[in-house]
Amino acid sequence: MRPAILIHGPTASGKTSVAIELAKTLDGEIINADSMQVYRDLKVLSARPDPSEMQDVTHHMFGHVDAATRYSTGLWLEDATQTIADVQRRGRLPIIAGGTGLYLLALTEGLSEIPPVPEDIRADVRYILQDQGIAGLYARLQAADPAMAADLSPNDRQRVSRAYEVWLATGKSIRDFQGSRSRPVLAPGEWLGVALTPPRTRLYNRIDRRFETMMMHGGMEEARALVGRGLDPELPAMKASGLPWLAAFIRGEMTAETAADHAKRDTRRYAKRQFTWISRQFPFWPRIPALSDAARKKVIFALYREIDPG
RNA sequence: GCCCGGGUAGCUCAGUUGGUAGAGCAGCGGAUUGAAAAUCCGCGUGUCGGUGGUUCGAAUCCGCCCCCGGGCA
Repeated sequence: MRPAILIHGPTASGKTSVAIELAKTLDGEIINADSMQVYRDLKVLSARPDPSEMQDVTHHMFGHVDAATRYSTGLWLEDATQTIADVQRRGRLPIIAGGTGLYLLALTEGLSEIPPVPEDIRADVRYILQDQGIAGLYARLQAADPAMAADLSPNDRQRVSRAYEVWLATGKSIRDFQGSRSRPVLAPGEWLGVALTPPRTRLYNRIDRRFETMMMHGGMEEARALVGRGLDPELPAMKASGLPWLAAFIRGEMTAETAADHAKRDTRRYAKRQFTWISRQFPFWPRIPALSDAARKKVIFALYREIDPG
């Protein structure tokens, strides 16, 4: 079986077009590894590939989730596992592309096997957080699971919430689960990972320009439609870069220009965190600083032939 | 050409009676196990326009020069 290809890189680095180029010549199909491009309601704002740019290449897991769903790394891994198996069964090459480093890490290193936390418990924890603030929630975690609490920042709403809900659901510390990981879906030797790493200044410029393009191609209308659904602003889909600012503009709380500036800034910061992720979490993935699709494709082909001469 | 005002961090600016400078924003570094485009932790990054002088000591005072606004001609 041919090794799968994993393409990572910061937002706006051009993962989509590289993936399509590779898929065309390697007889591949593209699987999404981006936490926002999964949402049906976010097409323009997540820069999801348009059918016109897909060039007859099969794409999986794009826009297949409703914005009201609390999608997660675990759900993504389930979907991806099944999709990869399906693509391989048909003798085609899985090309997994996306900016969500945690998803790719889960795929190649496995995830701890933690039982699903019932939705009513998750809702309870969200309520405690809202009602008593992070200090109140953290105090409860300290009482329940002092060792884990000590490892977390008392301000880290997300991890404190997660640790507490796992404790409530299982009666055990999340640390007990995190000591081991499931067998990875893609074992060493079964995949090639590459990271697109364009010069940062170029990328930041591209991010700024891309936001303007989104606005010209229905980005604001998309935001309006999503805001119009009246969903919980704490849902993952509602936290897409820039969306909270566009929502504030729609509610009349700020000018379009301010909203745009903040949206671009948030996206630049996100790209910066992705650079950090690549350098610290994927230290051995080959870097591809080249900017043109042709040059990138050439480099990736050369790397691929090293592990799969056929 | 003359008269004002201003040149300090990437940007906007603060800087007491001279003691080699600090805020906001931007940015940078880091963490990352089912919300990850999330969440959290940390960091001033500087020929104070240039040059000469006064002084133990100059972003602060003086001379000359350069640049940017505004006004008068």
